[in-house]
Amino acid sequence: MDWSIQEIAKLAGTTSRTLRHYDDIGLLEPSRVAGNGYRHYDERALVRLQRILLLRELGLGLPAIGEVLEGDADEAHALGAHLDWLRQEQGRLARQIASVEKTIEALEGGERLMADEMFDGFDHTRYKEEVEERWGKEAYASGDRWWRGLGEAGRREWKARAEALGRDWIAAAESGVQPGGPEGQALAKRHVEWLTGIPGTPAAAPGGDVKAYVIGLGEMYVADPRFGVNYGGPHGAEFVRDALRAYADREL
Amino acid sequence: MDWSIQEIAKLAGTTSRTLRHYDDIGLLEPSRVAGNGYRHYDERALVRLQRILLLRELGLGLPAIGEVLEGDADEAHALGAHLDWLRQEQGRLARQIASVEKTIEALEGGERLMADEMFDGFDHTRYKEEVEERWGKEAYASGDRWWRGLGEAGRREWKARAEALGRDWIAAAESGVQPGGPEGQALAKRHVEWLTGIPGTPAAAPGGDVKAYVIGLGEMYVADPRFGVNYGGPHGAEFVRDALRAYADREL
DNA sequence: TTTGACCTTGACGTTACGTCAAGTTCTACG
DNA sequence: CGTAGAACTTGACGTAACGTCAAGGTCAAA
Repeated sequence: MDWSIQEIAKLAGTTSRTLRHYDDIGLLEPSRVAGNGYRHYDERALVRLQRILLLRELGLGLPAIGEVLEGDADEAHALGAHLDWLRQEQGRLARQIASVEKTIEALEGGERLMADEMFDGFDHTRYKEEVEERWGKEAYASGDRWWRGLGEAGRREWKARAEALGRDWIAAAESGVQPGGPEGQALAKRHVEWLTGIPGTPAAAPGGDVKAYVIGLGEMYVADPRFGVNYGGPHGAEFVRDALRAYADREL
Repeated sequence: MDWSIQEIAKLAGTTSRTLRHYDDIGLLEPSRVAGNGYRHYDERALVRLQRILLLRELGLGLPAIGEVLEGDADEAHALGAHLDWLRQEQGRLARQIASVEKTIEALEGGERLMADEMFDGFDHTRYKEEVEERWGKEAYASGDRWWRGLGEAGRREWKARAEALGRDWIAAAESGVQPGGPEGQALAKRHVEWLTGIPGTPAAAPGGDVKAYVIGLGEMYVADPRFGVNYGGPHGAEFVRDALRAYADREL
């Protein structure tokens, strides 16, 4: 078999430009170059190309792919190293998302970024930390007393409500409706009302930042797999997050 | 005040090269250029630079930053759009991580990717589709797929591990031992190991930001009553938080 | 022989600068 | 006053992996 550059590109699902590039950098040379300069490829080249594209889809860089294919590097080892990098990137993104959300909240709260008066000697990283500390510290003051005060029956009932909510969330997520639609919003309302009954949470604080708290909760549901389990898997958690965010934006 | 390019670079925590670049693209011009061509900056320029660097830290591109600073774009809106993109990226990374993990598992199970022998003789296009089915992005297109990919048994086992952990946490919290003691620390270790097996969570990053993530998780357990229920009430959540913090401080 | 499809080799653009390179200017010191 | 060294300047290349023209050669069918 002997394919032209376009033929093999179509076979492998890529472009001829990519193949020329791989030739340029020595990653994949044509099996034969005709007198007129045309590139031709055979089955061996196709197999190699398939492996290249597979590894590339996994996010490996072309030099790394080259090493693997030349046998200089162990495939599993290369992928493992790549995995570390992917995870680091994910962590970085998660932190950026948190920062951006907090910044947007601050902006919506009327604060301006970097007011001109505070410029000299002002350190942004401290600003970030300040915002971050607001979560954990205030969150919990008298919750334990409230919980004990519920009594055995009260605790059971509260748990039952939580479970009912969870079931309804799962049903809604699986039914394919939109988080922003009436079903999702009704659930979000129930969810917030349920939360608001608890002293010690920011949601219950009079004048507290309910909106920010609710939105933050949604992010938590997605970030932590423990929630995903309760909401029927990652998709369920995303549904809850989106519904809560829509509700917070509209009603809070 | 009138700073040289190096002085203002140090003040803002960047480099003179960056400042020249911002000048080149018109993002930040010096307040004054002396007869000898030297750039000089005043307070207004410093404030603008601070805002540029802040927005840049949030991941905005320089053109977008320019629009925000010129008033052509709303700050919150720009950040909101950026947030969407960050979330997409996170999803993409999560899927890649899942794919790479699956691939490594397959490799360790003795399967070779695209073994050369299996190719000769039959239709390559069919072969390619098969490969894509097995390893391609479609196979694990979302975090949801990961969940479903566990299978019924896998999901049950997963839940069982979560519940067992919860029971042991409750028992430990009620027994009155210290979160920093051996029982608490052993549980924290189990907890982290359990989390580390989950693709898509920052906790899965080895050596990266595991520590910050684990500590953050602990705060979440306390902040959200939904967790409190699973851990036997607010006191249980506090116990988990303290144990995780101690563990993170010591071991991570 | 013409036409149109396919092929070739450059070369620039993409992001946000880092990193030389070569030349000019300022400051301090003997 | 001469000079060394620090600071400044303007280019210009490199980065990852090609996409996208541009200009021109080749081939098969009509």
